[in-house]
Amino acid sequence: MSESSIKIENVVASTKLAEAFDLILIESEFEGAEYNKQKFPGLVYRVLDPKAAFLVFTSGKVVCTGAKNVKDVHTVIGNMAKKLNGIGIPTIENPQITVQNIVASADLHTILNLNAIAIGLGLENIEYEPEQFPGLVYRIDVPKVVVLIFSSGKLVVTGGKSPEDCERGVEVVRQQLDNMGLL
Amino acid sequence: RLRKWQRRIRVSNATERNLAFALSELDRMASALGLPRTVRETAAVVYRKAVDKNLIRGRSIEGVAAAALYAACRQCSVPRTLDEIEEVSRVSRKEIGRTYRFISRELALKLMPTSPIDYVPRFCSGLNLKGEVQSKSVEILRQASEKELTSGRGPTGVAAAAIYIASILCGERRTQREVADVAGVTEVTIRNRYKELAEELDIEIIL
DNA sequence: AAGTTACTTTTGAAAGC
DNA sequence: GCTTTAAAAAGTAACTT
Repeated sequence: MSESSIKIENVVASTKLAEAFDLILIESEFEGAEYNKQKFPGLVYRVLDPKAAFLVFTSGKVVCTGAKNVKDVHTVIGNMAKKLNGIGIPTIENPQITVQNIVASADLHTILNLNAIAIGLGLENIEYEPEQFPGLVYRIDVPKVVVLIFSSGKLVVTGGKSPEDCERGVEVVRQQLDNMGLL
Repeated sequence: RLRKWQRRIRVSNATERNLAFALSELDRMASALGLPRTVRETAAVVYRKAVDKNLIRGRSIEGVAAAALYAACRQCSVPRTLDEIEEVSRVSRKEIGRTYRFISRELALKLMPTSPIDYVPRFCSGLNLKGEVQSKSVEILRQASEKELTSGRGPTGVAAAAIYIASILCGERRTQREVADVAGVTEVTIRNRYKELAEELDIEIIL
């Protein structure tokens, strides 16, 4: 029934690949790596395998952003570890990878009246400031996600730790709007 | 403890000094914008509530004062845009907006977004447009709302477009430039909005 | 001095300006 | 291009207890 048809747009994950990293060494060995300590404490490295961007820190911790799904996150981090090994930097064997955030989009395929939705969902539960941003911001407790609702019926879900969180978030919105007769 | 006593006096002095500064800031900004006393008093109430809830932490007094004034204008149905508040304040529009959303949430102000209709009287008088044009503008805005042409759009842009159309329909034409200036939007925005309104509401505009 | 808050960077979608 | 949402990482800054 609810083939939520959400599209995952971005997955952010963190992990620890070593006890410490020499970012200056990595910057000189990795093509395209950017490292400006005074600008940001992390080294920025982009890959195109599955597309992703890394933030590498001296502590050995790594942040991976831009992956299109959870599987790619593991693939791309595995590749990263191999590349580090390739330039003589050892890495932790089975790194614990934590998905920190998933951004997804969805479409309700209906034009929406955001003023009516604001009242229906309760002004205390939403943020809608068309002077500042065209989307209505709806924070859901379970699952703990934030949904941006647009008058076009398009949605953006973020804050979820799993694709299921995002899907459930969309369903909560669809259900509530339907119950209020706003769909 | 004499020490504790002195500390309390010191803290109390700082609190009072900060409150006095905030209230003078509110007065200064309200005067610059020519806002009535009721709005200033409403802003002062909002600011005091923010202080009582310790919402000033991590924020500047000027920022909270500007946000309180912005909120008060909306509560009193005489909205000023963030750009107008920014002009008389010492903080950026971005900070005012962010602070407004924060105190609005924490104080549960529960304000609906500004209605384009609330801008009509002020914008029309700024353009020397008579009551007939105002009425026509409001009529257009009501229809626009019913046809879902206002969701997600900036209230000032929609109001400006409605006034632009109404001024033409009433034979009191104002140029896009004139309307754009009093509404604080660009001519491009007026053009985009009025074309959409005219088309969807079947209004013939003869230039 | 410790704690809070916010900002720096990266990623992606939405739609208006 | 900007605006909004979330999240981690390590660092700086400006505050308050």
